[in-house]
Amino acid sequence: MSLYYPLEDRQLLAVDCVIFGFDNHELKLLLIKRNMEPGKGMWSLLGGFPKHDEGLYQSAERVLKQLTGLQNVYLEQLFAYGDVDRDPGERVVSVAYYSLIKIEDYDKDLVKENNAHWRPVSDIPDLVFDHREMVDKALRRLRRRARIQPIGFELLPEKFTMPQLQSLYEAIYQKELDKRNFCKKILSMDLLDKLKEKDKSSSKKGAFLYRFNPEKYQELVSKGFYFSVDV
Amino acid sequence: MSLYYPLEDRQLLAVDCVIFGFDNHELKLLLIKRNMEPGKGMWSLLGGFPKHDEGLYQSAERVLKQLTGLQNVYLEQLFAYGDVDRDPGERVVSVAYYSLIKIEDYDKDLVKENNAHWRPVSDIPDLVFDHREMVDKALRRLRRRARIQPIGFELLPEKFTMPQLQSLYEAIYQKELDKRNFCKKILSMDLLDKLKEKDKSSSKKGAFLYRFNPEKYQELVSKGFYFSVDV
DNA sequence: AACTAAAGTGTAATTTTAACACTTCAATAT
DNA sequence: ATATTGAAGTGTTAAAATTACACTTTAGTT
Repeated sequence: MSLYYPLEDRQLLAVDCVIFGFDNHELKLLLIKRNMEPGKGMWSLLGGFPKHDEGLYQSAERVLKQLTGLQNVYLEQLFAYGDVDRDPGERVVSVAYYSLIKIEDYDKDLVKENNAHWRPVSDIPDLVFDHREMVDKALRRLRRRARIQPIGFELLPEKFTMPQLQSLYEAIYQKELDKRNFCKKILSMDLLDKLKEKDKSSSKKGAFLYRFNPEKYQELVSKGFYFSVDV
Repeated sequence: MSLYYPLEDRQLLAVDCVIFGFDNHELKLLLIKRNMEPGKGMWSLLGGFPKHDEGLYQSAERVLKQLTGLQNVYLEQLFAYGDVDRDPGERVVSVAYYSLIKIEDYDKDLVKENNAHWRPVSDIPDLVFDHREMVDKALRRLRRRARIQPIGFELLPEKFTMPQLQSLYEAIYQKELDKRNFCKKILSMDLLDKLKEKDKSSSKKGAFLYRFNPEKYQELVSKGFYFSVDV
């Protein structure tokens, strides 16, 4: 097996997944109640063990699919957690990923099977091991990224209204925004297609639906454009 | 051994270290010529294998110390590289770190022993495996960080002049900066102590020396201050 | 027909950023 | 001693970006 390298100790490797969703009011996390030791009965992120013939990213994709049924969603590596005592069971290095999903798309049955629940980020229960650290880092990362990259759209349905988008940013940054300035800024980037349809689920008047246009974004980026939202 | 977890395959784990220095003109990388297979004779980052009772960060610290003799320097995790075929020898997951060091401080003997050399980032030789990817990511990260966190000072001597600091930023961003605007911006943050001494190594007139004041920075941060340099 | 509640829209003040050129200083050469 | 040289140091003005702020429109409900 060790063709080239010295016979160092092999390590137990894991991936853990911080899954964000947005329900039009608050940012939520998909957490599971552990049904195995160590930490049985405690809240936890969903994790798994990368197989020997599986890349880290693929492994995180598999874990995410196992819990949500979703594939091809936003998934980014967060950090590798490698403290010796981070897992009381035994030494495990865990590579954490975070994912942004459209909260209406996930597979309810899978989530139920896995004993998982959506919890608001404003009220996160105690988590096993260093999972709280992972969540906090994921939140900081999301906050840093969302102002400079168009990743917020990953948390919204394909079609969304301007008030929805604003409310997402307000949820991410825990801050009220001025709708005139927000709208002006977003539209000035010319990344959204305004649709003819309206969404009337939250007002009599109805709000126009928009759709993020990734092609436009790519084109602008190639010309040196930087996405930015003021929060 | 596997008290709690299923008997998954243990994985071979490594750390690799991207080491940056600045010689008052350009940004440099400390690279080694590999003296072992695979990739013998090729340029490479310095790496190592985390011991079973050693955290990832500690492992990176050890590797860094092994090559430079330095401890307690800026060292940050970059990314965990986990593609199955990234190392042709065998499957190895490598956690890359990057470090910013004061280029005059490193241990010349150790560097010679390790067959390492400083190479300008503008002219990086072919590197083994995915080390070029690591370097590129480290550069992007450095560029992102250096404008919003006072990490540039890690690359300069304790005492430095304003032209030196400017030249560092010009090297990082490959862009000429206006010295009036640069100086104004830096000094407006009130993070530097201006010393009475001058450095005369690069002009007859001599330039005043400054020192970064971490306490002032911490104090400002706690009041909601954000470091920023325009580039 | 009046009411309601959310959507939608523009302007002015302030702050930040960007552009730009001459003076000072001290060592060296004449 | 005087002139020369080359880098250090310093302020102002124009442009752009950000922030603050309030009323009108719409369509369903009463």
